[in-house]
Formats: sequence, structure tokens, C-alpha cells
Amino acid sequence: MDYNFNKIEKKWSKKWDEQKTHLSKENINKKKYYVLDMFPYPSGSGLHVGHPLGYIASDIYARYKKLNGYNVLHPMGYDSFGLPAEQYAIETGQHPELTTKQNIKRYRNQLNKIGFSFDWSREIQTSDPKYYKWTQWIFKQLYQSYYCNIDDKALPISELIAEFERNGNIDVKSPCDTDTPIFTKKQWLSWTHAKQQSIVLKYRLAFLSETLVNWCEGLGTVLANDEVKDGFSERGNFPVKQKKMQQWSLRITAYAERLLNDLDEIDWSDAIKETQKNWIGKSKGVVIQFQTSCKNHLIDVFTTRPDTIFGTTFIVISPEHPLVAKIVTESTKKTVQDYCEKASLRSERDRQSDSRTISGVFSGNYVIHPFNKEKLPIWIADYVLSSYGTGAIMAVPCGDQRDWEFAQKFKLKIKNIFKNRDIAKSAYQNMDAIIANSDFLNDLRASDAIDKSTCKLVEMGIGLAKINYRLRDAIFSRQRYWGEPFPVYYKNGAPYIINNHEAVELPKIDKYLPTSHGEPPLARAKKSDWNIFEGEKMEYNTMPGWAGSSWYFLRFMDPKNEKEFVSKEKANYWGQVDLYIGGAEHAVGHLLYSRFWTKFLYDRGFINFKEPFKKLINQGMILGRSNFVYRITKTNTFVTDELKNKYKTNKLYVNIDFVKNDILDIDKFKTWRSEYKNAKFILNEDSKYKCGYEVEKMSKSKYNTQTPDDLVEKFGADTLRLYEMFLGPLEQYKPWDTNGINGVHNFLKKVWRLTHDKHNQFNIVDTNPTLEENKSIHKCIKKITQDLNRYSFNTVVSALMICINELMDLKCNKKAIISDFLILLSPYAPFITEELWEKLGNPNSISEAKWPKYNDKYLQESHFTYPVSFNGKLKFKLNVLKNLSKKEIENKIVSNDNTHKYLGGKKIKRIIIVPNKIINIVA
RNA sequence: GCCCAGAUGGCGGAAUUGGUAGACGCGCUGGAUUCAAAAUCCAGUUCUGGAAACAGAGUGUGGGUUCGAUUCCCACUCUGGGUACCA
Repeated sequence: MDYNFNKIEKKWSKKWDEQKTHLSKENINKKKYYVLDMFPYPSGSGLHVGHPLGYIASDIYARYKKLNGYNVLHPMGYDSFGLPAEQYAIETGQHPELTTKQNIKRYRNQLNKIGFSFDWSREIQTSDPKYYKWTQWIFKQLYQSYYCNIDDKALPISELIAEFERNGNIDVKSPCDTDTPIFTKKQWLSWTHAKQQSIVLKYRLAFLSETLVNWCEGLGTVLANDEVKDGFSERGNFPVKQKKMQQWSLRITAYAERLLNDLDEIDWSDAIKETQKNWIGKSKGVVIQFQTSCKNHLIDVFTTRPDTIFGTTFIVISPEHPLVAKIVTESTKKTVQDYCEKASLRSERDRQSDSRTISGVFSGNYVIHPFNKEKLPIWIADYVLSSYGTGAIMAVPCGDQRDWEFAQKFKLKIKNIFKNRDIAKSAYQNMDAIIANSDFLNDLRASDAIDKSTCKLVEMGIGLAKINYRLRDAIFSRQRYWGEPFPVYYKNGAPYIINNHEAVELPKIDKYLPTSHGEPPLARAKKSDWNIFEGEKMEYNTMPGWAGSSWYFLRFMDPKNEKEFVSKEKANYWGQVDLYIGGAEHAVGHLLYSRFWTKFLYDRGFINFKEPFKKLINQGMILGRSNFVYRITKTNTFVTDELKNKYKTNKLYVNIDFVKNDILDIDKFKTWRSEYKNAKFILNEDSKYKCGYEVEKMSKSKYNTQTPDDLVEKFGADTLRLYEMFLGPLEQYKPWDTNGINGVHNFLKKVWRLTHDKHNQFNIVDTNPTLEENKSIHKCIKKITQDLNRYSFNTVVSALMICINELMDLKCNKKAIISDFLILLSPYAPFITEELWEKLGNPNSISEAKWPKYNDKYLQESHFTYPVSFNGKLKFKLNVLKNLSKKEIENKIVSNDNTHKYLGGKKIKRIIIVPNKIINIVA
């Protein structure tokens, strides 16, 4: 073999390592450039071919920037807390730290083979106490802060307490819990310390609140939505219901407006900005208070259409609404309870997506319409969500389709308040109708009626103009083991922050399961198992997966600092991430939380920028092919794909390693999980178990991952890098397929052949290039430079291929041309280019070379060949001098024989000449 | 359901600002080289009709704007992602 990639890649991996080629240091005299990848979760299945896609692109860009003279920061680390490691620990009893370490080792091995220019001296792991000490520190800062709407920023909580001592909370304008009372200075001072603290907690950016979770009694724990399938736990098949639980939350809603507005400052795709905008979901409306007809309860309703208030014919509240229990009557109590119980078994997503099943019950009670004093029935229905608005709506069947359908189903009144609009077949949801049947709103357009009704409601003291956000405060507690412990302990049921500079470390526990009382796994630890233990008990919840990833880009700037989470000096030098590459699946979660934390840290003066990621590219996912098995519901019997419709089944993922051509290896499958050991199978006619399949996201939870290792072994890392880029545009989704990898491998072989003779001896001449040779390379320099500047990584590969084909035709092995070509290729194929660069006699690494500049003089052409079309259809081509005027070209066209041939006797109506583009004849 | 994205030959894709549709690569067909194979090289390859010249059709579907539409507008279909505890 002439091009011995295995040998070359081993040699240079070692050299780069020894010579510390990729280390980056702060250097005030050089312009910085920060290239970052979304760091991986080190799963047990190893790195799959989807991971390197983004890493290769960012590595190419980092190398390109370095060749252009920038001081580049390009680090890598691991988001190493997470559910799969914990799940594995539950199944095998192995400490997640152990398996995580093994996985990281494997990832590192795999990453090292691909030739990335990561500065590994900066590696971080979120599960390392040295790292999560600072995640805990940020939590403490959040806890010690509140948001001031007057200054529009987060401030130390001490300032709020000082204000309470001066004036109570009467002048305070800060987001807080909805049940916060108004109090005076005098009241404040009369309260006990404990009472005061419970009030302060309602303002903190990290606070305790009651929220709904997926509770699985059978497993004694809370489940992720991912772990729930059709109301049952994926593991063990136990029923799952919604339950209220006290949890830490972060007041991200305080930042809603800034998270929305600052989107204008950053260079992200419109699609992702739109997604974030929709996620934040700002809407202007009114909270209207309805009074119940008996017992005098008040129901707050949020609406964006107060203009339709006279169309309200009933009220709907969510099954979780706190008033449900209070407004039911003796006769409705049972049905309401049953209904709420049933609703608690459905997830929020189910409730929203299943718009066909309309369900609800009458509460037995009524509200009084504030204007016409009509009695409106209060219904309870699961299409109203407790998490949005006030968890209650005024139903206007004539103006809202869901209300309309609900009214139809339960034969409730539908009142038309739109002039000349038919609502017999569906609601009229447009805003362009004139209001009728509405007392003082009659004959107004919707927008005017909104203003007028709002004013009136406010005047009457039963309405409050309100900006509502769909964004909810972020639940920050997880009932898990493998996450950051909170630096919190409890005394008399109240939370206290641990004031210790050390991290609260994860204690060792015997089993990674909840306790028999349904407490989180950490409750299993004895007092002596904790490195820090204060008060009556520690916080037993841990932080969610996104805690560590919300600020890791800062730690890379100063990863070893033991005094601060990042030094100001280093944060000021490296600043924002200039290019951030990662999957679009993080469009809201991770990206929104990082933006939130960045703004918070900015407010509190720890960093000097308010957005973390200046430029963002979402790499399209490389899709995998998943396989499924079908378990007959509530049994341990699996039925083959062909017969699955004869049974009621649950569709479960099966690891593709157990499946070949969709046929399941039953023996392997049985050893997968203990619960499958005694599984039974219903087979097809060939006595085989056939799995179902789908092309979808490659992910550990779908067990459909494929690793890059085999390809590196067989073709080399340079080929893998080129191939992953050659697959298509970075942003686009594409199914993984190794057909075609030969093409890019051949390309590298051509590079080798061009620079070696038939005896595999390096063969380069140092003579002046011809015009044609220069033209070829300068065309390539121009194209590649332009393409990289617009992140078009795939077309660069084509351009390199075209260039090498031309140089092959010209048999060009001249030093000047080959040198430039190698530099152009080096970001994509660092190994082979480094090897050839050395053979050319260069003492330093090619990564220290200078990116070539193209010279336009080689690209000038004297002639242009015009495509000549008739009515937009190409008929012939015309070669003319470039500097001809339009008139001269037109003359040439009119007198051309071909023109008359294709006119076929018709007259020319018009001739359109776009210089150096096209000629179109309209006939 | 809601939000976002995508759809171009047998396949991955190119066409950057409305201007030659199918660059580049895979695959396939034929040929050269070889004892044979691998490797390499040459020619062809959107579809339909045709020996060819050529003619017609053609960028998910239906409509529209334009001298000209893969590109802009409207309606729709299908596929993928997200949907708040997978990361």
C-alpha cells in the first residue's frame, strides 16, 4: 500500500501530543477566536458517527482560523452527569462514577483517532467535584439574588432585605411567587427570622415550589417523559401519574423579556431564534376575575381576547386547579374526582396533542358574568393546562375552535358575537370581524374592543392587563443520584445554604434506588457518608442534566482555577464563544438555560458579556436506523412485526447490535436486561422474530448508534473527516450510509500519487508553475476561502477534488502549487498533509503555515460563453469578448444564423442581456 | 395538536443575489491494463422517444408572480426534530 494512512496517523498523533501542537495560551497581542462544540454525554455505546460531524466541522474551522493568524481556543470536555449512567448503575450495581470514567476513556480514545486539534489540557468533566463545586457556587449566587424590575437586573438578596426593613415590600417591583403577601416595614420587623426567610425565599432566583411530576408508584420514583410510554413506565411497565412535589426552581421567567430581546444581538439562524421566541411565548392579555355564584370563590382567567367577553358561555378550569375541590357539589363530587384521577394519568403532551378526544365534567358550580350577570357553568377539562396562564379560561365557543368543539360535544350554549360571520360549522378565529351582541363593545373592531374592554375591567377592579409568557420557571430538582448535589441543608423544614468553599460531594450509597418511603436515592446515605453534613438533613435531590452544561464554556477559559469559577482577566480575553456548533435538538433547553445563566452572571458582575454564543450553527443530525420489538401490554411476551396488529402491544426500542437485517438475535436480547431473561416470543412463519424499524435520530436511548472506529481503521481518519463533510451541508439532516466513502479515499490516494513516483518515492520539483497550473490553484483558493467563510464545508471537498483532478491532468508536482494545495487541504486532512509538508522540507507543523491568498490576475478571462435561450429555454451558446457592450452583443445575436433557426419565422419581441450571465430572446 | 426544518437522477448532493438544473462523488454500463485479481486509467450515464441528429418532459403536489423560478408568494402532502425530567 502506497498511502499508508495507519502509519502516518499514528506517527502524527504521537508527535502532536509530544510537541503540544494544539495548546492555546492567552496572548493579548493576538486576536482571539473561540470555537466550541456542544460537549458530549459519554454514553456506554461510545461515540457514534453523528458526534464527530460537528466536531470535524468546528475543527476545520478552528484550524482555518489558526492558519489565518488567530489565537484559537478549541477545547473539549464531557457532560458526564446523566440518566443512562444511573440506569446502568441500578441494573448492575456499579457506581456511575466508574462506568462514566470508563466511557470517558473510550470517548477520548475514539476522539484521539480522528485528529482533532483540541487543547486537552483544558478538559473538564461536569461530574468532577472540582468542576461541580462551581456549579454549586452559581446555584448559591442564584439563591442569594433576586430580580429587580426597576434596575432590570439581578441584585444581591441583601438589598431586598434592606428594602423590606425600610418600607416592607410595597414599593418592590420584583418577580416573586404568586402567593406573596403585601406587607409593611412594621409587619416585617415583627416577624420571626424563620418567617422572614420564608418570605425572602419567594423572591430568590433559586426557590422552592410545588410542581407536577411524573410519579411512578411502582418504581417509587419520578420519571422523565422519555421513560413514560402511554401512561406506563418503560422500565417495569408500571402506571405513572401526575403528582405535586416540592422542588427547587430557577426564576428564568424574570429574564423572559431580555431573553427575547437580546436574540437580535446574536448571529443565529432565524429558525432557531423563532423557536426560542415561540418557546418564551410572549402574549399580551388580561387576567379577569370571575366570582362563583355561591361560596364567593374567585377564579382568575387569562385571556388575550377580552373583546370576546360577551361570547363567554362557560368557564373551564384544569383538573389540577386548586379550586376544583372547593367548588364541587355533593352530587358532582364523585364524577369530578374520577375525572381528575383519570386526567392525572395523562401527560401534558398527550393532553395537548390529542385534540380529537374531547373530555370534561361539569363541576356543579357557576360563575357570574361580570357584565350581563348571566350564570355560566364551570367545567373541568384536561384541554386546559395548569402550567399556562392561570390554569383557567373563559370559553368563547364562537371565537375559539377548541371551545367550540367542547360546547358542541357537551351541548353548551354558543353565542355569536361577530357581525355577519357564520359560526355554524366552526369558530371564527380571525381578528377582522366587527363585534356585535356585546353591549358597550358593539360595532367595534377587535383591536379597539380589546382596549375598551380591558379599560373597563381594570376600572371595575376585576381585571389586570398582563403580559403572559409561555415560558415557565425551570424545575431544578431531580430525584436522582447521578447529578450535582445541592449545597443545601434543612433545619425545621426550612432550607439553608451551606457556607463552605468546598464542594458538597456525592456520598456513596448502597443502591441507586429511591428509599422505601419514596425519597430520592441520596436519602440512603448515612450522615458519615457525606463530606459535608449540616442541619437535620441534607437536600436529597440533585441538579438536572443541564446545570453543568449551562456554564461550561466559561470554565474552559480557566479550567484549573481553584479560587474562582473563571478569572475576570481570562473571561475578558476569550469572551464570547465566536462559533458554537451543536445539534438542533438543543434549540431551546440548553441554549436558553445557558443564555439565562450568562445574563445572570453578567448582572452580578462576574463576566462582561450578556450572550454566551455569538455565532451558532446547528449541525443537522446524522440519522440512524432504529429497531423495535413489540411487547404485548402487561405481559413479558414479544410478538414479531408481522403479527403485532393482532395484539395490544407496547413498542420498545431494541439495541441494533442484537438485530441483523431486522431479524432479532433472541439469545442476545434475553441477556440485555434482567427482565427479558424469561421473555417469551411469538415468531413469524420462518420461526424468526422480525423487528420494526424507523429512520430517526441516532441516540443512546434509541439504541441505534454506529461508531466511527471501524471506518478509521479501514480508511483512516483523514478519509472519515472528508467523508463526513462530503455527505452534505452541515445543517442538513442526513441518514448515515457508508456507500461513497471510497470516493474521498480515492481523492487522498490521488494526492499521494501526485507527489510520489511509481516506486512510492517522494517526487516534487521546484520550478515555476505555468499559467494554467496557477489558474487551477488560485481558482481553488478563492472558492475554498469563500466557502469556509460561509460555513459551506461540503462544497470545499468538491473544490479540492476538482483541483486535484486538474493538477493530475497537468501532471503538476511543482513545489509552489503543492504547498498551497496542502495548506488548503490541511484543515480537512491534517495527517496526510502534515506528512507531506514534512517531506517538502518544512521544519514546523503545517498548522503553523499561512493560508494562501488568491491572485485575481490568474483568474481573468477574455471571453464569456453566453447561454442563449428562447422564452427561457436554452437553445445554443455564443462565445463573445467580455468587454462588448450590450448593443454590440445584441447585434451579434440578431445577425446570428442560430437565432433565425430557432426563431422559426417568429419576430423578436425583446432581447434580455444580463452581462456575463445570460441572453434571453422573447419571441 | 403546537413550534421549527427538509423534499432535486438509481444514491449523497451542487447551483452563493431570480439567470446554462444535475458540479463533485458513489453506483452502474462498456473499454484499456493484467495469467487472473486488486489497484489504476479512458468513455458513457436525469427521464421518455430515437441508430443518431434531435424533440419533449423534468427540482414532493396544485396554483400564482416574472422575459426567466430548485430559488419569491399562496394552498397542500410526506419525512425528521423539539414539545419543558434523554442529552
